Amino acid sequence: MPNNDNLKLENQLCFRLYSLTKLMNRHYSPVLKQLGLTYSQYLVMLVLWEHNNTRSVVSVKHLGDKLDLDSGTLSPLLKRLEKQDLLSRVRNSNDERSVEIKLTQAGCQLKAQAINIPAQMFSVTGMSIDDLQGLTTQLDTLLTTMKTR
Amino acid sequence: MPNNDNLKLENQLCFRLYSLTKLMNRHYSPVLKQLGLTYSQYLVMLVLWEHNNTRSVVSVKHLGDKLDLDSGTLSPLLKRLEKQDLLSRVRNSNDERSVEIKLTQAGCQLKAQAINIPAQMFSVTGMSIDDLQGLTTQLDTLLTTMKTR
DNA sequence: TGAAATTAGGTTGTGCACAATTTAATTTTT
DNA sequence: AAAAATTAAATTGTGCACAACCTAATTTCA
Repeated sequence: MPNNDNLKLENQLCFRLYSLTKLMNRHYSPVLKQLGLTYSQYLVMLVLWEHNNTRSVVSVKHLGDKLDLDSGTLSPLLKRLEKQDLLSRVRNSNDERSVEIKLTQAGCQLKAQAINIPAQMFSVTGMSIDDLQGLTTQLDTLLTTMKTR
Repeated sequence: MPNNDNLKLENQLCFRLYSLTKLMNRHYSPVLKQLGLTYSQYLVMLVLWEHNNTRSVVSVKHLGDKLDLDSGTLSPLLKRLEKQDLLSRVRNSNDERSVEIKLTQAGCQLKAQAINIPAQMFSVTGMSIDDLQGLTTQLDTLLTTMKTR
């Protein structure tokens, strides 16, 4: 039988995730503002920084796969980062459909300024390493399940 | 000492929350589309439905407090719902600064169509009631901590 | 009481997120 | 090889989310 209480805001997992994501963003924003980045731009930079140098190249497609974002989101975002001279966008000569993203010197160097952000944000959670690990595992399970339904 | 791995996407709690929230939204969207609602509009309707009748009244302020949204988000959102004839916006005659939101008949009746959504979404998570309860508790703790820092 | 501070809501501008569509390049199939 | 299908990006349009700012109403208090 349908239960009326199910529709209460307090009983919704999704509302907690929604609220937490907004709250997380509010903690990141002032910190990232010092680097001139938004949270989404920071995520893109994280992927690029994993390749760690100005020679490596990552396609827009790869970024979209990693971050689960489509070109409608990434195209304008990458143009903004290009305008800030953090990266360049060059069409792949082997496959003209693909656009390759490469960090500039400035984009590469920005990593040094971001190095302490994860620890700083972790401290905001007030969690222990073990609790964090536990929560991470649960969220990964949930992500996997929800991706396949 | 700063650890390079901290900047890896896979090690970030925030990225999991961010991804889960988007994924959650993608599961809600097609279901809510049948009611003509977005997820944010659904949240507003949840609050209004808790008051459960066309006589009760909820201020924009109260909605903002409940959902942690400011007038820059709520004002246009409420206008869209008003245009759909789900609610009305009337300035409070006792305090002209305040705007009171009241469900219309249609807005009230829409609740019946939403009654099964929570159970439907719960099934998408693939979780047990106990796991859900456990996760909910952890997220509430995290929300409380992060709100006070 | 009258000035100052606070409060509620609205407006404007920026940046996602994503659906839907378009274009061009590449791959597959016949 | 030509037609059909697929793929990668870009573009357009809608709807948040929020900062910054504005207006008007109310409250506080000197």
